[in-house]
Amino acid sequence: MHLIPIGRFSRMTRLSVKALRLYDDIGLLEPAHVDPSSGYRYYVLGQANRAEAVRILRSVDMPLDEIRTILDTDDPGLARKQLVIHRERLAERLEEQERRLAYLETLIERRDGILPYDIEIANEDPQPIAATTVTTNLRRVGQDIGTGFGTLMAGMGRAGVAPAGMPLIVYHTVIDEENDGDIELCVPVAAGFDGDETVYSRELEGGTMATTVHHGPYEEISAAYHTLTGWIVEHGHEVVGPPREIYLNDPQQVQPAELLTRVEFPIDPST
Amino acid sequence: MHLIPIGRFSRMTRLSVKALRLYDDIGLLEPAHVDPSSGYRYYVLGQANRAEAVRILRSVDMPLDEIRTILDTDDPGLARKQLVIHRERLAERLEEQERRLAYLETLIERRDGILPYDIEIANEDPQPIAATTVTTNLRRVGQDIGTGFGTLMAGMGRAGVAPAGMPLIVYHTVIDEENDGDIELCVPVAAGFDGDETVYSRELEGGTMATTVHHGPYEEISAAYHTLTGWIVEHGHEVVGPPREIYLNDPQQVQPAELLTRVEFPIDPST
DNA sequence: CTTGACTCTCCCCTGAGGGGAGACGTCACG
DNA sequence: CGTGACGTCTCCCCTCAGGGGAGAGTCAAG
Repeated sequence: MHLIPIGRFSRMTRLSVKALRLYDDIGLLEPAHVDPSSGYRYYVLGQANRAEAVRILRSVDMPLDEIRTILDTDDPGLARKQLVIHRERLAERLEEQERRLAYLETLIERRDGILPYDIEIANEDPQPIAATTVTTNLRRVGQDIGTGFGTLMAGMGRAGVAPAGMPLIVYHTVIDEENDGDIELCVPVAAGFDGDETVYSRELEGGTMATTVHHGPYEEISAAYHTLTGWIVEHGHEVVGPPREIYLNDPQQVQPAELLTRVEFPIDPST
Repeated sequence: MHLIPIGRFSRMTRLSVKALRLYDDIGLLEPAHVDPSSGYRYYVLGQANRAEAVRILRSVDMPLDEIRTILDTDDPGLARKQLVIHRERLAERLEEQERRLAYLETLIERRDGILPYDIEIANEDPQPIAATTVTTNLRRVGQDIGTGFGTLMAGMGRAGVAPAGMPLIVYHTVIDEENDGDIELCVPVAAGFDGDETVYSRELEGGTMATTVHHGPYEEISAAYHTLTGWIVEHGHEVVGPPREIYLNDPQQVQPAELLTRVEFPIDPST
C-alpha cells in the first residue's frame, strides 16, 4: 500500500494542496491515513479516482456539497438527477449573462453617456381627458397599466368619444415595490363628456412643467425622475402637482429600447 | 435643500440600506451630509442620479471600483472604454458558461456514470515498432505529439517501412504541468529496420497488461490512469514497466467526444 | 413623555479556496 | 548521525458585494 503525501497527490490529481485540505475538512475526500503525531495526510492510489471526479465536477462549477451527494450515493439515478439540476442552473446563469450583456450593449450604444437627459421648461394648456384611476405598486404596475388602458378604451367606446392625443398617466402617489399608490390613466379627448364611475371626464391641469424624454424601456425610467427632481430642487423650483408620463410611441409597435416617454413635473414658474 | 434619510433614499433608488452604507464606506456614493453627533446619513435629491447609475452598472455585474472609475472620470471616452472592457469580460464568462454546460451535457450523456472504466487483463505479444522519443510536459504535450508523429512518419518514409497497426505512446516518465519527461512515439511495423538517430527500430515489450479504454477527449484521460493504477494496487499486482496509450481512432477524423484510447500498464501476472 | 419606526456601529457569514507566517516533519546525502 | 533542503502542518487573514442580526442610540408624532 503506497502512501502518497499531499504534494504528490496534488500533482497527480491536479488539485491544489489547499483544495485537498479543504476537501478533507469537509469530509469530501479524506486521506486514507493521517499520521497521528505529525498530522501529515497520506492518500492511496485508489483515491485518485474520486479526486478526479471531484475535479471534473468542480470544473463545471458544481458546489462541493452537491458533489458529495453525487459521489456518496449508490443510486445512479439520483446522481444523474443532480447533474441535470445543475445543468438547469448553468443554463439559467447563461441566460442571465446574455441578458446582462445585451443590456450593457445598449448602455454602450447610448452615445451620450449613461444618463443623457435634457431638461426643458414647457407651458402646457389645460386639456380635457378621459381617465380612470387604478391602485397598484411597482411590481404589478406593468400589468395594471395594460388592463387599465383596456378598461379606459372600453369606457370611451361606451361614451362615444375618440382619443385626441397620446395616452398619459398621472402619478398621484409615489409607488414603490411594496407600497400601493393611485395612478390615473388618461387619454386626451376633444371635449368633456358624460362618463361613469370608472371612466370619467375631467380637465387635466396645465401650467409650467419641467420635462424630459426618457429613451428606452420603462424599467429604466427612474433615472429620468431623479434627474428631473434633482434639477428642480437645484434650480430653486417647487413641485406643485403630481408628475405625469406621456407615452410618445406604442410598446406594441416598437422595441423596448426604442420607447419614448415624456416625463413632466408641474412646477411654480418663479425663476 | 431636502435632506433625505437613508431609508427613504433606499426606497427611491431601490438600493438596499446595506448597499448604500457600503458605497459610503468605499467613497462611491457619499451622503451629502452626515450628522456629526448621531452619524445619520442624509442624501439630497441630486444624488439619486448617481445612485441610479450605480444601480444600473451593478445590475450588469460591474465591480464597484470600476463603477467609481466610470462615474468619477470626466472623459466620456474612458468611461466608454471601461464599458467595452466589461462587455468583453461578460462575453468571456458567457463562453465559459457555455463550455461548462456543454461539458456537463457530455457527463450526463455517459449513461454509465462519471467514471465508467472496465478493466481487463490482456497478454500482449512483443511487437516490432518504429519509434522516436520526445521530451515534453503536460502543457506542451498536445503539440509535441503532433509534430513528433510527423517526424516519425517522415523517418519511416526514409527507411521505407509502412505502419502495421495503431500508433501508440510509451510514457517512460510521469509528466505533469511543470516537469518534463520522456515519451516514446511508436508505430507498429512488420519487421525491424535500419533507423537513424531520431527514428529508430526496436521491439516493444509484450507481457501481461492491465488495460482499459478511455472514451472521450485526451484531456480527461487521467481518470483512466487513476482507475488502472488503483485497480492494480488493490489487486496486489505490481507495475513492471512504463504505461502506454494506443490510439484506436484518429483525432483528425472523429470528434474529441468520440475518441477511443486504450491505456495499458505492464504488470506481473502473479495472483 | 412615550412609543414605534428608523438608524447607527460592530461582528459574523457567504464559497472555494489563495497567500503567508511560524513551526514542525521527512528524506537524501555526506 | 547530523544537516540542509524541501514538504507539510495549523492558524489567520483575504477575496466580493453585501445580508443578518445584536445592542444601542435617534427621530417624529401623538
